[in-house]
Amino acid sequence: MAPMGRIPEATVARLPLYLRGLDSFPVGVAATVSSDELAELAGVNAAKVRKDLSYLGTYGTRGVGYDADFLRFQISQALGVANVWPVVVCGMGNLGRALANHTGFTDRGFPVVAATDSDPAKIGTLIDGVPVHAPGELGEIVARYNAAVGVISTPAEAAQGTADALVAAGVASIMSFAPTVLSVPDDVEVRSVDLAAELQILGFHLHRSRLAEES
Amino acid sequence: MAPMGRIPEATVARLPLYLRGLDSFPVGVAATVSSDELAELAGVNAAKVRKDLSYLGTYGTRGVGYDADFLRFQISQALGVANVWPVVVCGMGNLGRALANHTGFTDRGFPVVAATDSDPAKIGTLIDGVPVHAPGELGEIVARYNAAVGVISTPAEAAQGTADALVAAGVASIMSFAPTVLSVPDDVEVRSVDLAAELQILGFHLHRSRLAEES
DNA sequence: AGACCCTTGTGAACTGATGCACAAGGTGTC
DNA sequence: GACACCTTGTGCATCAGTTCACAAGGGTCT
Repeated sequence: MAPMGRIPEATVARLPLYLRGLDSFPVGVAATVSSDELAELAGVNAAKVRKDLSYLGTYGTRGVGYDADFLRFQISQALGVANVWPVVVCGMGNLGRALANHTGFTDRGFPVVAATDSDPAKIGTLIDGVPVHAPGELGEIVARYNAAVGVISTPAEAAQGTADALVAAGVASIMSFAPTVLSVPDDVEVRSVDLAAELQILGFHLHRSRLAEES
Repeated sequence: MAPMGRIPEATVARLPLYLRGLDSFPVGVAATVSSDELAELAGVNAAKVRKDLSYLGTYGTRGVGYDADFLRFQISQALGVANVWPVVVCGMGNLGRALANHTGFTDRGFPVVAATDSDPAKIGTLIDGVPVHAPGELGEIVARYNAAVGVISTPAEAAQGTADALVAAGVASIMSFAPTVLSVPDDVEVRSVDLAAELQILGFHLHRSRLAEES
C-alpha cells in the first residue's frame, strides 16, 4: 500500500488512457472493473494495468476487481485532474486554430484562454472565442490569464523564441508542434509532437513491407 | 558494415529527427557533420546518434565525421523517403482541416489527396483543394487515389468504424487522433496521437511540482 | 614516415520497462 | 465452516534501449 511514491514515466503516460477507458462506466453505480477489462479499454495488457495501478497504492479487491468510481478518483488524484490548467496557444495558423477550438482540451481541464499570433490582422480579434494578442505581450498574457501551459504551433523558425518567451513568463509546461528541438531550462517540461515525423515512421514500415513483398 | 538488418523501433523513431537536423546543411557542399553536432540538432546524445547510424550500416570517417549529403541519402533510403505515400484524411472537423492543409505533410512526401466527412454539406466540395467524399465511398477513394495512409480525425465514436473501412480498403498505415483504442489486424500499423492525454501528462508534472513546492 | 589529434564504431554494463506465473486473499456456495 | 472459484498484487526473469568508455583508424602537419 505504497502511498504514491515515484511513478515510472511509462506508467504516467498510461494513466490518462485508463481514465479514458473508465469513461465507459457509469458514475455512482458501484460498478467493478477487472484489470482485464481495463486493459482492453486502454489497449495494453492486464499485467501492465495491475502493475501500474499498484504504483498508485490503489487497491482493488482480489477475486472481484476494482471499484470503477474509486479507481477514477485515485487516478484523477494522481494526475491532478482536479486542477484546471489554463492554456495559451502560440501561433494561430491552421493547427493553432484547430487546437484552440478542440473541445477535448477544455473537457479535460485545459481551457484555451488566450492566443498569440504575429499577423497584425488577427491581433486584437477573437478567433473562436479566443482573444489573439501580439507575441510581444506573451508575458503579460500569461500573468493575466494565469496560464500554466503553452502550446507552440508557430512555424519552426519562431518556435525557439516563443519557447524562450513562455519560459520567461513562468510557463513550465510546453507542448510543441514545431519540427525543431527546443532548448529550455531543466525544470521546464516539453512534450514535442512532430506530425510529419510520425508519418515518416509509418512510411518506414510501408517501405519495409513493400521491400519484403518484392523479394 | 551490416547491410541494414533489423532496426530497433526506437531508432526508427529518431531517423526522421536526424533527417530534419540535416536540413540545416546545404546540399552538395561536401559538408561534414559530427555525431555531436547532429545530436544537438536532433536533441539526443551523441552516443545514441552513432549507435543509431551504425544500424543503417552507414559509415562516417573516423576523426572527421559524416558526409552530410551521403548521410541524408542513407537515412532517406532507410525511411523510404523517395516514395510518395498519398494520404486520405477521415473527418474534416477542425483538426482534419488543419491536417489537410498542413504543408509539412506534402513537403515530406505525404500529400493529402482526399478526405471523407459525414456532413452532407461538405460532401462533394473542395476544402482547401481537397475533395471531400462520403464515408461510405472510402473503399473507392482509396483505390482511386492509391492512398497508402489513413488519418483518422473523426469523433471517437466513429473512429473504429473508420478504421475498419480503411483496413477493408487495403490501407495498412493509420495515424489516429481519436481518443480510443483501435483494434486492427496485426499487419496494420497504427500510430495514435491523443492530444488531451499529452496535456494530462504535462498536468501530472505540474501537479507534482506544485505539491513539492507546498511541502 | 612518424607522431599527434580527432571522431567513429562497438562491446559491455546498466537502466527501465515488460510479461510471466503464482501465492495471497477476497467472495459466494453448499 | 469448508471448499471452490476468481482476480489481484508482486517477485523474478527477460528484454529493449541507453550510456559509457575505449580501441580502431582516418586525417593532418612536420
